[in-house]
Amino acid sequence: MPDTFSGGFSMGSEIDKIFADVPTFVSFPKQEEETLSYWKENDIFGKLRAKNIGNQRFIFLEGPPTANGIPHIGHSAGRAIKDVFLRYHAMKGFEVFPWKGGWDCHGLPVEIGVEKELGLRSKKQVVEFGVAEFNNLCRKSVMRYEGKWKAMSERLGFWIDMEHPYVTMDSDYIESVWWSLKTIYDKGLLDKGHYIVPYCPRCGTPLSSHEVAQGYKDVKELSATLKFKLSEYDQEKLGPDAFILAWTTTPWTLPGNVALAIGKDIDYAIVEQDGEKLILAMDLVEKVIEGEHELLGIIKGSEMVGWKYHPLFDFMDLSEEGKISYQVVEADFVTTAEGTGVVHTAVMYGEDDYNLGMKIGLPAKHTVDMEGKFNELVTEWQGQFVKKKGLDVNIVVHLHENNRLYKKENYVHSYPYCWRCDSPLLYYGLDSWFIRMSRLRDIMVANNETIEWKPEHLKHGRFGNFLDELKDWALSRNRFWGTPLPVWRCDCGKEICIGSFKELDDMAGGLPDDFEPHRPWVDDLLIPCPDCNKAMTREEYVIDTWYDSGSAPFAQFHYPFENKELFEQSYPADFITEAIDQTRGWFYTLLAVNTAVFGTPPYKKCLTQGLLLNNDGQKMSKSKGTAVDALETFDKSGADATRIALLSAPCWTSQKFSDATLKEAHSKVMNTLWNVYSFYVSNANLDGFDPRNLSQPEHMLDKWILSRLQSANLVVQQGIDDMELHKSIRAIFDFIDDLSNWYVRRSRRRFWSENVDADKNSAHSTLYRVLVETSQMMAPFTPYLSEAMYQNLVVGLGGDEAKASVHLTSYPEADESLIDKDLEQMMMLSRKMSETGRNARQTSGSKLRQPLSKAVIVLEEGELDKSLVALVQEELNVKEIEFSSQAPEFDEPAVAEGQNFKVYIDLTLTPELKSEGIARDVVRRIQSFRKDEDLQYDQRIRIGFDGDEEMVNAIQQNMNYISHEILADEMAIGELPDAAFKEWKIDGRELKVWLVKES
RNA sequence: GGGCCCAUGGCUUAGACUGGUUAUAGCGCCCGGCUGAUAACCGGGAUGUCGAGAGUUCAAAUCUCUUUGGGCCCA
Repeated sequence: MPDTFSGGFSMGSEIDKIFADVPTFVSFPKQEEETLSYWKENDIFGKLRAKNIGNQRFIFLEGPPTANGIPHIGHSAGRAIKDVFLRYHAMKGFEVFPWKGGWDCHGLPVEIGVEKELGLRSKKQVVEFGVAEFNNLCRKSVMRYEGKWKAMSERLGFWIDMEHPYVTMDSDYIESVWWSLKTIYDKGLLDKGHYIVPYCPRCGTPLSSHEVAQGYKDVKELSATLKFKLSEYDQEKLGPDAFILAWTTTPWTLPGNVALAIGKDIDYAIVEQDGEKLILAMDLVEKVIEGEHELLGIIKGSEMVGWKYHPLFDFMDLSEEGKISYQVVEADFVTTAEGTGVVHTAVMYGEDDYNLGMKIGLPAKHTVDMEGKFNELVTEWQGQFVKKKGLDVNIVVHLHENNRLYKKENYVHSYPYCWRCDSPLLYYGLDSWFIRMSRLRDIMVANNETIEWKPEHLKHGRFGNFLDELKDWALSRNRFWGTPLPVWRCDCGKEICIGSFKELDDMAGGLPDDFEPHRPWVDDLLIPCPDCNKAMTREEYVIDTWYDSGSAPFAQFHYPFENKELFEQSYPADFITEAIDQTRGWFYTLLAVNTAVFGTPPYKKCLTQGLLLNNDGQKMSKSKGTAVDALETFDKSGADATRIALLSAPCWTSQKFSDATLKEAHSKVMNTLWNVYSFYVSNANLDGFDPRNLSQPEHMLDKWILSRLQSANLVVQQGIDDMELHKSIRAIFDFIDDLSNWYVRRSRRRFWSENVDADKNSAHSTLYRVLVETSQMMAPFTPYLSEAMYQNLVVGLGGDEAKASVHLTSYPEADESLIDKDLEQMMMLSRKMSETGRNARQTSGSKLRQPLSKAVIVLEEGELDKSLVALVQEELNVKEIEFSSQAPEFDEPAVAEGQNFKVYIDLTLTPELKSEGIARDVVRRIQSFRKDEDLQYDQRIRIGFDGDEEMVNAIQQNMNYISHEILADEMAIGELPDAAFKEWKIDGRELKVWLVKES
């Protein structure tokens, strides 16, 4: 494969050529590397940004990835989509703003990575190791793969400022976050309470609902139906040995049991079995009770309220002075949907349980410590992790031995696990800071209404549903590496939320010069209590890292401390796009933070991307080795082809990234366009065509392809505006197909005609315009290919008009005066007629290379324009085409039917036609002979020939035609000295050819 | 258990909102053709109960309901 192309930026060695030579085959990856260097050396991105300053803005907000994970091709997909929108709007003259990247730096993933490296296994060990050093290591490790991200983005052709990104761990960023928290605090929306939260005992911290959502897994666990022995109850009705049945899937919560909740209107059955009386919901008797039993009666839930029972375990008793315990209580959340219609209540380990406990005064004691182990109250299993494998069995066995177990079963349900460290989560009662999002529900819903979602169903579907059931945001994390919660408290109850470093400086009586707002340094700052003058200490929490990224619209500008105007001009964002997993991630936190702070929605349009699957339809995962490496793909197939492959299906569906789509992008777009381009350049160079003097389109084909280009342009732009890039790509596909397989195919001879005439000029001018405009139209999609073409076709010519890069030009607007829909229709019809005619010839066994005398097209009304008729005539290789309303009377007709027409071809062969057919066979053989000999297109030759009589006669009769086609100066019968030689059998006839290059 | 999305030849898919000729196109397969721009291209062919069932209608891939399977999200 020749591979000498230098990116198209040099004029080539021969000075008289207008364009640099373009080889038919090119290594796109290599050429892209050269283009990339050109962009860098000439700071094209910088020039583009400078060009549009002051114009109307297109506000784009980049969702910050964490740089401590390795990027794969799925991440490239998102970036390719962003790049199309940004390059497009820049070409349209918008000032894309702020057009910079961002990094999400804080949070558990970083901490866990560092813990692993250090071999630390718990929070306690981190404290022993030292928080200062630990956080230093976090800071260092978080940007671990920044280089890989930059390399991937750059090679993809993603233009975004990655040298000045916003960084969520920067002090300025943190100060803005503090300001926003204080704003929310002052609105009374941020406060501390005791709540049941999903809690990771390994990480020692609660998780927010959107984090929990990431980690549900289906697991098979032990569920148990328990017998609670009644102590004070209606003895007359039930007699001795009476039990209430209750069911649980979490045996570890049983030591915390302090009440049984029933529904007051539910009917409960009294069942006798083996001499014991069992109580459970009437509706569930069939499902729960096994073996022989007798129904003794029915009792309303309300009659049972106040009954007392023995603690489940004899080694513990959680009763407390002044509190209700071990009693049957009434609750409205009890149903008979599953279990026994009686809910085992452990105050500290369930939201309903906790609320009920607070309402009626149940003892609220932990039986599990912060590391998820049973504490000293649970003597039997003290110190054991509650989700330890087998512990549930031990508990159940113990209950069985004490006649407290009715039955046990395996139960499959989904259970949440920590999305980062994979520990099972516990619902756990904890002091936590919350943002009262539930109070903002209405305004959140209203703000969502203003957002244009793609696909639309997310608005009222997945995202809207989430808002309808909006929960408070558990914001605090009992961790180390994060934005510290800026709240200081005093023993006397005084509480201060700090909203800026200056405020802290004032209150704490001075900050160190190199103030570092992270832990542990910020913890050292004490504030004298304004009420009692004691030292106030900071609440030792950091905040959910998702809050950081949700603050990006203002914190990236260090608002309101700096750039006030800049922020105000840049809010809300016109457009954001990320993958669907951000629905309850960044899309939510952006809306939540900004609604809480400003009351307004932070983005106008939101394009949601689906998952990218690998060739086998599997989710890409680095750890499982199912991820496709981005840089490898670019090296192999080129970034442009990859971009097209990634953009060619609707981006919100989960799509497979396969070699097949990549191959198609390469052969249908890249290669095809490249060859049209190469064809054009070689012909223009041969003819010395100067594109600085373009002529107007004369030929129908020229008018047609210009019309097609404008029509395609409209569709491409509409696709971008509608956030449906696959429709743009499809329009580009179709256009390139028309350009290559019809326009060039049918125009070839016009480019080869020997005289430089008006028609040839029209063809050259048209193809030149089309190629330049196509490179611009495609520039947001295939930035490299477009650049290579534009450099050679325009920049290489010099002159004032030329810009340094296709990306600095204005996006071509469709010239609707060039659109001729009738012509496009007629061209389509002529192609259909050609197809049908070929079909007719084929089914009759007539080779297309054999010229025939006449075809008749029977059409109900109208006929084709003359120049289009000529196209069909050439395609069908007939001497004449006639339009008629009736079928002709041919001796040997070939017939085929189109949609509303019929094509008849006369197959009668005259000796002249036959001889011409042989001549065409000869031309075809000699042309491929030339090709085999690697001759230049314009290399002239001499030919010697021989063969049987019919062959020699045919060649002599068509000598002019043949020698013209094959560029022969001389043709004679007989061998030539020092010649290349070939011979063929053509339909039983012999042909021998000697070929010599003219010097 | 709840919500949303999806199901069309061997594979990937268009069409569905707005019901109406023979259900789109690509990859692959078979036969044939064309070719001095193309790793292409063109013509023909085989492979479809449009996941299943019911309903609305003169007419359903399309609308409605039920159901099966898959994906994602929630609890």
